[in-house]
Amino acid sequence: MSMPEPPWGARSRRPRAARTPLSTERIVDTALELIAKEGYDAVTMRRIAAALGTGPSSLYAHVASKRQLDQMLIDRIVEGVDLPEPDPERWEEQVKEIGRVFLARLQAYPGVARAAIGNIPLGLSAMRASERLLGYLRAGGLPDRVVAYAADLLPLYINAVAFEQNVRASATGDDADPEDLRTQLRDYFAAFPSDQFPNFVALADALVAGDETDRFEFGLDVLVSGLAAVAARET
Amino acid sequence: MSMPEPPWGARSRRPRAARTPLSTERIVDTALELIAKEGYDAVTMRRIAAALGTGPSSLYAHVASKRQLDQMLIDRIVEGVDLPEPDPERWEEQVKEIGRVFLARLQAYPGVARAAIGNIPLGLSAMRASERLLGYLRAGGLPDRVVAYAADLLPLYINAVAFEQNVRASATGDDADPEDLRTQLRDYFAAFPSDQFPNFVALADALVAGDETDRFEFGLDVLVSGLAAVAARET
DNA sequence: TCTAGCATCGAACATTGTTCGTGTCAAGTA
DNA sequence: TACTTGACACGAACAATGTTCGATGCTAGA
Repeated sequence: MSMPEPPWGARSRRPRAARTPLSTERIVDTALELIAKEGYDAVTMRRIAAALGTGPSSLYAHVASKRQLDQMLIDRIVEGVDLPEPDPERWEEQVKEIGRVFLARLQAYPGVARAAIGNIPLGLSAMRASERLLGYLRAGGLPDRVVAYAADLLPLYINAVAFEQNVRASATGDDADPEDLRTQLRDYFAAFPSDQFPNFVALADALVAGDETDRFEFGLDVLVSGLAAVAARET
Repeated sequence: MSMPEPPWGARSRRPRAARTPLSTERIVDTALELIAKEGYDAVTMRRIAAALGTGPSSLYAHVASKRQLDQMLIDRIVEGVDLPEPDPERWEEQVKEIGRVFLARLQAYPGVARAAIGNIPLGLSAMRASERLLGYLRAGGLPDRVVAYAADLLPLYINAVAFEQNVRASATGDDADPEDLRTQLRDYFAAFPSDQFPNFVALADALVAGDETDRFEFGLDVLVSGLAAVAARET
């Protein structure tokens, strides 16, 4: 319980808050800070506004909606990555490397991946990154059709991995020991009736082996190798 | 505007509503009906309850939370798929086929994919499907490590595609002509300054070619070919 | 100094998931 | 048959979300 603010008191309090004027930039910055510190779910319009010392309605003068804000967050996240020139000799490694860079960015701001999935990124920074990806793929001598589809497929994979990692992390909570979960899951699999689930039982160990990075690298490897194979078959 | 129900009338009306008692089954059924008809976003606890002729609180006697309900939806969706015995000669086609089957199921209930991503499916139906997938991959002679990682990678891809398609569909609205969007996007790409974005300009046509099915099939092809290549390299 | 424009803000609205205490019905028992 | 018991169902309410509306105050120009 708290007394309502007396009107004459509120009068004198107001000017202090918004000394530096609001702007889209400042809103995006604050949102990203909050995401990095407390995760995406903690980032509500009220929370952003509070961090800026104002109320939620003030944000809507600079941002149309939360969806639009999400889009701006995505574009800001990929801003400033500088990617090397395409090198035809190393296209496979370069494709993998761009994947690693973007996953790292998405991991730094957990939850943004959810907004990234499914939205074709048309912001300037994102387009520059896509342009580079196209460059790497073309340098590899892949046919146009393969390049075009791959430019869709690779970001989809990266976003999905980031999203999955985020969901899994917030579902298990921060208190769980990953090693415990692993043995727990392996025992769960191994305990299945082996007449109905022979493969689960036989592979129980392999299924829980490897950490997130291993699995991500495996996926990158499969994708790049697959692109090479499909391209070779197509020409 | 509607008058509030008079209490004496409500008394006699009540028994009619819950003639057949509530149950987890009925809740899941109703939720899936609603999703198929109006999409995932329309499915709120209140909406489900209303469709069952009761209030939202009644659901919580049978369902712990909405998250848990989502999990049950996923398991129900994959229920009843019967998948053929593994055939070593056709493992690649069988892996692709299981992917198509699951994508179709996820498409029939738009929005459920979002709940499926990131959650290891431990329900009975889902486990049976995973067991089959493991069977196909082992029949292909892939090493255990590859089989185990692939069993993670393939569902991730399928869920991601379903999720992406869903987001894209609900973002553009149902009124948009996909052909219009395509030419619009192509012109957008083609209009970029070709000194900074040479690849976008050169590939503008290829980038917007192909429908959802083409792209999904391409991804399947890349993944399966990649698995074969990685496996061949590993042994 | 006065005025006009505009960013800002407090309060409110409609929805969401979820909880609490009460009411109601049906089966089991003396 | 009368009574108790226990589980289920329900209405109302709570906290939190994104978003909108008018009025309020500051600041720049005449």
